[in-house]
Amino acid sequence: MSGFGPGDPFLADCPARLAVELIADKWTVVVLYGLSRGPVRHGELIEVIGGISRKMLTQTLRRLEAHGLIRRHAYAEVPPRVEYELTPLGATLIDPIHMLTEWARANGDAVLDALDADPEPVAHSD
Amino acid sequence: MSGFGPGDPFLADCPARLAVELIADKWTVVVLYGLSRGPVRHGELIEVIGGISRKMLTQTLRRLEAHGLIRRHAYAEVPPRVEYELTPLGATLIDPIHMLTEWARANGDAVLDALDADPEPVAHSD
DNA sequence: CAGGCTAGGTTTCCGATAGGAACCAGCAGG
DNA sequence: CCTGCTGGTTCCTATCGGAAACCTAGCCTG
Repeated sequence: MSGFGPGDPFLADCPARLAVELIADKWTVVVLYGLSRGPVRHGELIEVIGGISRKMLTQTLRRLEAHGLIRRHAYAEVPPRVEYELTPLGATLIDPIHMLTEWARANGDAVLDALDADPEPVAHSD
Repeated sequence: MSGFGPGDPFLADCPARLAVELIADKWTVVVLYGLSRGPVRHGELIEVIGGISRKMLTQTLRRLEAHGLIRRHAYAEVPPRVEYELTPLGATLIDPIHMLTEWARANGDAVLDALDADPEPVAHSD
């Protein structure tokens, strides 16, 4: 019995599935985590998140803004200053996100161990 | 104060970051959710997960297997039968995953509402 | 006043990836 | 002999990701 009824984040047409796909993204989780402590500037995110390009950061922030998870504050100063912060809706995500990051902190090494314990390069020839 | 020290899933070189990127993927979350109730066959996953192709499913399953989160059982029958199940390590993920899916179930509509409430097509001309 | 600096963002280009469709293996049944 | 079932792979293309260069707009320096 599979028993996954409608409303489960499985059926492609339900909003929950779209929401999962919104956040289940390489950068989304990390960016939201970065905003979980309060307003952060664009440049700060670039620094603290190692490896993200300006393009992807902007793109990710725009997507989150469009979905109502974060808010953008552009100050009319020179040089420009732009801060991002979680909306109340976005704030409801920090618990799930923190569970993920805690899991990663606790099990990251185990995952890496498994990786080089099974370096069998996909030989499922059965 | 940013205060994100090393060990946070931010610095690109730490295992936690790799672990986050492993699961923060469009299909990974959904597939793991599908396995959270016990062994499931390849074909069942295809059905219950709307929209995934066989290729992406196989690819995702192989990656999870290589990282020690799931185990593969191929029965030498005809027609072939292959079941996937969570390893103990993978089982530690179901709590975080369920928090995500619960969040999605609860807030999916709010996210969609925000989307068509702000159809401003990125006019940040400042 | 020319030129540099700042910070956020966009554009361009190219390699990597996702994803659908078609194909394959291997045996049972009509 | 031909078809179907199931898991998987190959081929091909549309899309995406990432690096680097460029842009805006004012202030600061020489």
